[in-house]
Amino acid sequence: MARTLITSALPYINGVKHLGNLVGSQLPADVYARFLRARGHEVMFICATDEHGTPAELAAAKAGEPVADYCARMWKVQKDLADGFRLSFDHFGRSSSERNHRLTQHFAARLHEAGLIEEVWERQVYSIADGRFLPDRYIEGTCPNCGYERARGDQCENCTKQLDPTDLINPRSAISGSTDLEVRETKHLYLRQSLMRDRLREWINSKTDWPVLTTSIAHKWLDDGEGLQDRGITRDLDWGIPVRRGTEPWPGMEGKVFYVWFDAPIEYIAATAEWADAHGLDDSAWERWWRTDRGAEDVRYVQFMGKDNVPFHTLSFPATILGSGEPWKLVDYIKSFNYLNYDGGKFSTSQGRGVFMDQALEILPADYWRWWLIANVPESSDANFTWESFQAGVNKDLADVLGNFVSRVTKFCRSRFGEAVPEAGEYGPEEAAVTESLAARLAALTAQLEAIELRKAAAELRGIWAEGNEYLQRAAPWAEFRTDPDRAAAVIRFALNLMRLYGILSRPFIPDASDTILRALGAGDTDWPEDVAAELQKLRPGHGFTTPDLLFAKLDDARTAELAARFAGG
RNA sequence: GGGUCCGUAGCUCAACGGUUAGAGCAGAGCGCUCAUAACGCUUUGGUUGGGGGUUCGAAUCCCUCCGGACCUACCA
Repeated sequence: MARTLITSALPYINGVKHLGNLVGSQLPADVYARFLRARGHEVMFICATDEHGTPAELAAAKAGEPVADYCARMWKVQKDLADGFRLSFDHFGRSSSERNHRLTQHFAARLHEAGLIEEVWERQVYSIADGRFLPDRYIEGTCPNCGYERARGDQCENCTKQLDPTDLINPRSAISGSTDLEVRETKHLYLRQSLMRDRLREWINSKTDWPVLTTSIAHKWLDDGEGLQDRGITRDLDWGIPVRRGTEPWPGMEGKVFYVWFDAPIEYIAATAEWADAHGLDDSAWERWWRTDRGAEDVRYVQFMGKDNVPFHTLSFPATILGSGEPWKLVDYIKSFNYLNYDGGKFSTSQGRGVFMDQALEILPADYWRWWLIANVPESSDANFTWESFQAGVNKDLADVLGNFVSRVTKFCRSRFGEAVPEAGEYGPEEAAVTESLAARLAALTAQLEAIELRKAAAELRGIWAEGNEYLQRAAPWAEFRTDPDRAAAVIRFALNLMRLYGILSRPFIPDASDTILRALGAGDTDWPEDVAAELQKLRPGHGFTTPDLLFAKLDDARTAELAARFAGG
């Protein structure tokens, strides 16, 4: 049995994520995971919250909570929202877990033993009022190039010039506004990625099937300027994974923690260990997914992420894995996404612009969002959410095409034959033609899902739904019923079987509606079909069903306009 | 500044260098009456951003210009 390990980029702990975050990794990963499970693959689908770093500390302070409490609370919020969207993670972990502490410290020790860690004294801006070192972007001041007064220490938003914090005129803390800053010496660990440049390049070059978006970013980092740069992997923060060499102290690094971008990807592994712990399994249960010396050599590992995450997943994390000298699983395929915009602009947390996951579920159930988001997933370029587009997608695709098909078939059957699959009549040429057409469409859908071409897959699925309505129009059971009831019975038997097929094929996209359909039909088998002809015989004559309520409600114009106004922000 | 991607019908998007550039939505007409005023059929709509080049053949490859988006290593 094929085995696939799937990880979604980790959502940062700092607040509820918006639809752009959802569609950029977690949701497409879920569709893929559900598809592979239906095909009979053994799947391990992992996600977690990314909890460390300055923004988490600041968000906790703003909320007036200890950072550990804040993260625990926000993890629960994000977990509940993930459940609400039916994200079928095998485990939703936390990068602050004990498992991740141990593994991160273990990797650091291995890298140190391999000579890939360098201790570097550097000078960083310290804010006395805030009692912390300030990351570059948390220092504000006047841009020396254009005079913009709110330039950040890493870059001026106004003239887009890259800056060094010491370039700023009248620097101040972006956190407190304090100008009581000083430059202090502090020692940090650097991962000597530059030593692994050739190994990384060789590895990237072997990935000929990766999207250009992915490999071009990797090559840019490998070869731009002086080539791949070493990278600091520690920070002067309180909240994080203490710097240790495995279980031993790291002399001179007391009070420091690992940088989130070092520990976050390791959480993919640690979360799988957390999964094993949660199920009372021993280490071999998770190691068979991650250790090629312990059973993972036949695992295919697929990562999902937004394009901003690509450098870390193509270079830093692989450098950690390769540098450890241990047989950990490297990623086999990276599926990266562009951004989803909101009505022509960016989603904005600070401006309350766009739709956030909690708000979305208050408006409509998960399936509505899942469908539109996957049908419009930003695969080849940035995509744009508008309420008009969302309304059209929901009303036409879900309500009119799929929902109405289910409704007309079940209601016609109930009124003419009762709530059981009609027994009379035989399938004829009309049914044979539809079966043949659907076999081709199923092959296309399957291929697109295997290739993780989700936009095309959604369009194909919609075509499969529409075929049911086309068939009914041609077969016209309502007309046949008057002259040849047996023929009408055969048509409805076929249509009910189509409905069952739709329930199975739609399952990765709209799992709740799929459940409703299959439960109404008393059909429990959700295996991805191979043989359409056989599949359309599965509901046998006499098999009882119940007529479901409306599968999808429509979004009317007034409601759409109201929502658009409510979420305009500003 | 450097890099990547994109520009195709009113809108959102397709199209291994190879028939007449296709779908969905929107628009128009017709049909059906089982169904959520739903469904089906037909149909209007294109100088593929502009210009030049390579080729028997270009939306696709090259050059250039215009326009848009993103990345650029201490936000994550």
